[in-house]
Amino acid sequence: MTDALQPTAARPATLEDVARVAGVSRSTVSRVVNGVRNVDPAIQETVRQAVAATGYVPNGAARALVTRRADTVALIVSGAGETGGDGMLFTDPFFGRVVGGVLCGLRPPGMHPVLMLADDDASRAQVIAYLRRGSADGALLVSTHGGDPLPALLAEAGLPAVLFGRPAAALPLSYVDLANHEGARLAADHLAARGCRRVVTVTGPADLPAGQDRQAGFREAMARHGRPWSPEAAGDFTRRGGAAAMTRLLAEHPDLDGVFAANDLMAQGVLAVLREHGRRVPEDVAVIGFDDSSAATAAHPRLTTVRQPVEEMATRMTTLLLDRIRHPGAAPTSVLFEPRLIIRDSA
Amino acid sequence: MTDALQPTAARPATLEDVARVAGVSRSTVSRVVNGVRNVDPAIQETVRQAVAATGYVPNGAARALVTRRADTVALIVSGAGETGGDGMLFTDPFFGRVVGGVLCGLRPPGMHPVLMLADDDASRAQVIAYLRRGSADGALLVSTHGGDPLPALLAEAGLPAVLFGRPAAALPLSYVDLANHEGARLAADHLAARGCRRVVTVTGPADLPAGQDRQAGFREAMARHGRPWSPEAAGDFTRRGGAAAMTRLLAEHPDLDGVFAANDLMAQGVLAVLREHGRRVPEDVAVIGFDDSSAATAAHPRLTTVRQPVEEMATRMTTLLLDRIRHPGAAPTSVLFEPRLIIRDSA
DNA sequence: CCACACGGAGGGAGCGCTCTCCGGCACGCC
DNA sequence: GGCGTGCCGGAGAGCGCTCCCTCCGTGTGG
Repeated sequence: MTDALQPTAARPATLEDVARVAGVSRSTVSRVVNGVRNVDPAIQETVRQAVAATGYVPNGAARALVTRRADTVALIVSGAGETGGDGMLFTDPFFGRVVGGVLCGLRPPGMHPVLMLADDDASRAQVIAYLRRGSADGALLVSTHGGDPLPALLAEAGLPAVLFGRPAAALPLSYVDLANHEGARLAADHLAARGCRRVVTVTGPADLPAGQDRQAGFREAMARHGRPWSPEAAGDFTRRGGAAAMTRLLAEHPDLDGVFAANDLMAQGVLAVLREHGRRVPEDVAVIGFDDSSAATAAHPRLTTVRQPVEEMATRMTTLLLDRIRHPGAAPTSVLFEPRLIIRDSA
Repeated sequence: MTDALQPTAARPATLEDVARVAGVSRSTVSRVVNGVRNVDPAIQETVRQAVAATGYVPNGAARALVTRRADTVALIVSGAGETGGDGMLFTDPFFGRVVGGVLCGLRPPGMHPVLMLADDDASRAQVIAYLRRGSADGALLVSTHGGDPLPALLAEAGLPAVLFGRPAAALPLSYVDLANHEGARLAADHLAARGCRRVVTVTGPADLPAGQDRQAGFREAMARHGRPWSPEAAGDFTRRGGAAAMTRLLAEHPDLDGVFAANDLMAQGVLAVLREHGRRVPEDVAVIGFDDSSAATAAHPRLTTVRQPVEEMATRMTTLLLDRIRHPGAAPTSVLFEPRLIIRDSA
């Protein structure tokens, strides 16, 4: 074996090496490797053997440099300020579902997501720089905060980006979202149909569009049932926040007979508080959650909830982004998914 | 403003552009941007202004090409075969914690993880190719299966890699792990101290070292307490698997008074089955989980469990990998973390 | 006063790849 | 039979950056 056939581990084989072994030019090897234009089948075979013999793998950086494509997208989880420990954040089953959906959408084109957290100005600047330097071709953004400045920064920099959830401010950015309004209506109608008369709501963060829409939709639907007003307490989409809100509501309205929680995690907290106070669910109090995450089936009783097809939405988000990367000029798109009521044991 | 000062969005500023604006050479700008060697402070200032004026951001691919560093690591979740929907996988709070810890460890050096799934030969080959082509400098691997061939592939290719959990087969690879044996002992001792006489175990996957070690450790500790044998049923680290195992155990051993589940998710399943059968926890049956994940506090009653400092372990995993990338010659290291028993309500 | 050393800036050679352009060859048509 | 027309392979010019080397200017010691 010659040196050309057996490159040292220190220096990986290059196109040139393969070309030398195959007795053709660099261009021809490139054409075979990338499958472009016609190459004589015999030569193709020779090249393939040379590739195998040298253990050639194209260098990503060199290719990226000339194609101006990183074949990577950024998956950004963005809040504003203290997350109080990153672990916490990713413990929410919601993110797991987003990741699963994104991976699924990125698999066909052979791309991969790089995970980034943007929770302060420094990390936001880092995210923007990462994209501008071409290390990722575009961004998938999940905001956990309404006041998040990142969507605006992304739009301003003209970077391809797709959001999970409508941005708080109008922005020329594509997004996927759930018809949250409609989802809340489903919950309200179900509670009304069960005959609940004293319903309370544990809302999401007030500045997050998803939270607002669920709250507004619920109010509106209740109004349609002749209840102009029902008590509300703000949660923060965590189990603990849901429990705290429920404790307050129960103290002020001990006669409540129905609860709508703006997500499943908070509904779990609600369930725990109700149990502590000796209320039976669903006999004494009916509880409806939102998301249909794994928390819904893990809860006891299993949660009746409004299903949000997160995986599907995340997958769609990636195809939207891929389109946008391919056609940078195109106008932003939005895709709205329809919620569905999943009836289990809690209401 | 000249064209040089106002590059079109189509063509981002390059070092050359900045150099022209600043009236210096490309080399000088590079030195200033990278902060190497002495550069005259006045020139430094001029260059900084030119960088700001042109909105220059160094091109990642070009830099990676010459430095042979991607400043990226792969975070690989690897199993063997059907995951039955990727969403499922990432719903396990364990992964969320790993991700949080990794992000935390990668933040100081300004690196980011790219997420990859390796669940069949094709995706495994893809992972190896990704690393060999230099798109990531090393790999962080979480195996969900003992028979996973990826660790061996990584070792064989001589790629920098660190595992979460001891590999099933001896391999020259660094890893972090928990003293699982010791953790299981903690659980056994606690159960014995409570006076449980008829204890059963819901084990993890038989081919995963973590599962084996917990099982072996538990057996050994029980033997020390004079119980040579206790019934076992195999689970798969999921809630559903835990419930199924518990159902079998309860049918065969209706008089059981203690359960050790090899992770919290399975313990949740155990709790649900116990509740369905009218057993009170901890009065009739004591239950101990493993991990101290978010599932432990979400469960009702809250789980007594063996804490595994996953975030800390994941962070350590990244520093181990970074070391390895910097010193490719160094021998593999392993770091073992000590478990702690967290006593809550279930035992 | 000159030789030498040293600090600091510029020049240039790549890193490994893609892609355009060009040349050569074989074939078909007039 | 000559010339146009494809088709396929090769040559070469970069992509934007780093880093080595050179070179120049200044300060110092002999």
